[in-house]
Amino acid sequence: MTHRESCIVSQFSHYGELSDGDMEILAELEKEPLRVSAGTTLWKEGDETNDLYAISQGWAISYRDMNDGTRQVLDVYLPGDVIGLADFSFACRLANVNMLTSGVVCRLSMDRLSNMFKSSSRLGSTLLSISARNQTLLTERLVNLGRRTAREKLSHFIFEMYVRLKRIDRGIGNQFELPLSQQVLADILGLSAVHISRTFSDLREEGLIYRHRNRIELPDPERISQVARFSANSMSDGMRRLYY
Amino acid sequence: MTHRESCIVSQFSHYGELSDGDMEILAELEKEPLRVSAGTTLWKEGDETNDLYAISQGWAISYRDMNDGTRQVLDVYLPGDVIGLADFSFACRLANVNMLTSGVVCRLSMDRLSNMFKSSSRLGSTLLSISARNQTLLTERLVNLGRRTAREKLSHFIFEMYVRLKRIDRGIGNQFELPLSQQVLADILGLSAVHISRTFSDLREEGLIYRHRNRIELPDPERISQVARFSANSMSDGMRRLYY
DNA sequence: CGGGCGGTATAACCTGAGTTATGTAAAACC
DNA sequence: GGTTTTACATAACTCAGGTTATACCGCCCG
Repeated sequence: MTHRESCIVSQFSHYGELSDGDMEILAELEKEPLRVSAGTTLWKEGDETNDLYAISQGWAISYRDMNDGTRQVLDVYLPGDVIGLADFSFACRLANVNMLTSGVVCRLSMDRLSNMFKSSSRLGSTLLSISARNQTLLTERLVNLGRRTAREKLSHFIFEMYVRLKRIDRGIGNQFELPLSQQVLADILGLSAVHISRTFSDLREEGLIYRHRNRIELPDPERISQVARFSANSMSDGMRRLYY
Repeated sequence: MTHRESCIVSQFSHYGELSDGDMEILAELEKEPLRVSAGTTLWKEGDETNDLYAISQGWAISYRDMNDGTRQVLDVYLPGDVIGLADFSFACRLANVNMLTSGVVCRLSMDRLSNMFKSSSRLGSTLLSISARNQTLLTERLVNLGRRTAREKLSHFIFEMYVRLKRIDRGIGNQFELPLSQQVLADILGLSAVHISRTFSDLREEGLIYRHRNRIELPDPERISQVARFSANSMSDGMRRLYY
């Protein structure tokens, strides 16, 4: 596997130029890719924290089980994303992480990660950038949960996915695969699965979002971003850089 | 000002031992403290990102104004907290930051921050730890917004503040100053100010939380953490380390 | 000393989303 | 090919929390 193909390298490159030395270090950190099937648990809440994963193919989610039987999904991971940075300073995991689809992940041990800081300040600050970006995505999600209606929440989330997918694959048109059941969407958005269904029905009738099985079609992306009050529209270049 | 008194040094020390050299660097980064009055805007959404602040005395919040006139508070900052890490990888600010009370802050320029990465890998990884911790606090807030009732949201937040204050001042008993109006609390929790008032009334009648002006009294902290379904109770050591 | 003002309380009414229940259709299993 | 399972749709009913309105209290300021 050459540097060019490495999922970690390509993720890191989003945040600025890397030297050949940096790429070397990254490629070395990355053990051989690991094939995982749908439903695989990468780790559970309470497990010891001793690695990160970079996800090369497939989708994953992190979530917390509530003591009343419900759960809250904290994050959705797409190809290219780094999983587990949030646990960096803790001895054990604070959330579960499951694969939603089959896929390929790369393990990155904590030991070697801290060596990385010693070898290259550039890589260290890139890691901080990635962490800062995660935080900003979370913040967006926070606004979404706090101050929006179900209609806005759902269309905002769908649109976020659309934009994030486009970021890693410029080629997608206004259709894409979204391997999330209505129950998972409910657990992401803090709604009930029933209400997700209702809301999809409404959005379909208005011609905003079509969904068949896991396939999503957005006939008019621009209009959805308005319905969703998507920030990057109305906002600063800073916000734009979050997604593009 | 010696190292011992520096607000940045004490914040960083929470995450592990620092060498004398590290402390030297931190102390140097920190220009003279800046006195700010209540209501001061540290920065606005869209401003250029060229520094961080460490807050040495007083309270601050970051928030985003929604286009429908409401706003969502993203974060509450107490003495010892670092403000602005979330913008690290962006050219401009993604949120407003205001002082809620008068206070003292220390400016830390971005230029010197990146030099810091070069000088000490220890400091770099500490910064990542701080960012990871912020992310985890956000995640808690996300769960709070997504899957809890107003009663739980409010008592959870009050209890979080209690625990965070205790972390920086072991001395506080079960009373403390909380300089947040009911409107601000509403903007934090995604509720209406009216409903915050109602909920406080309920909690008062049950003898869980007393509030007079900005003074909060928790007659039985343990019981509140149960009502609030506070995670660090039922959970892992990892979670505990978030607050203690 | 009186008037304005920001913060808070309480009540009446309304609505968005949860809950429960039932039906259906497509996958998956044997 | 039939049965079981899983995902989704739709309806009826409930309730938490929003909205609007009005009143109170302490405070600053002239």
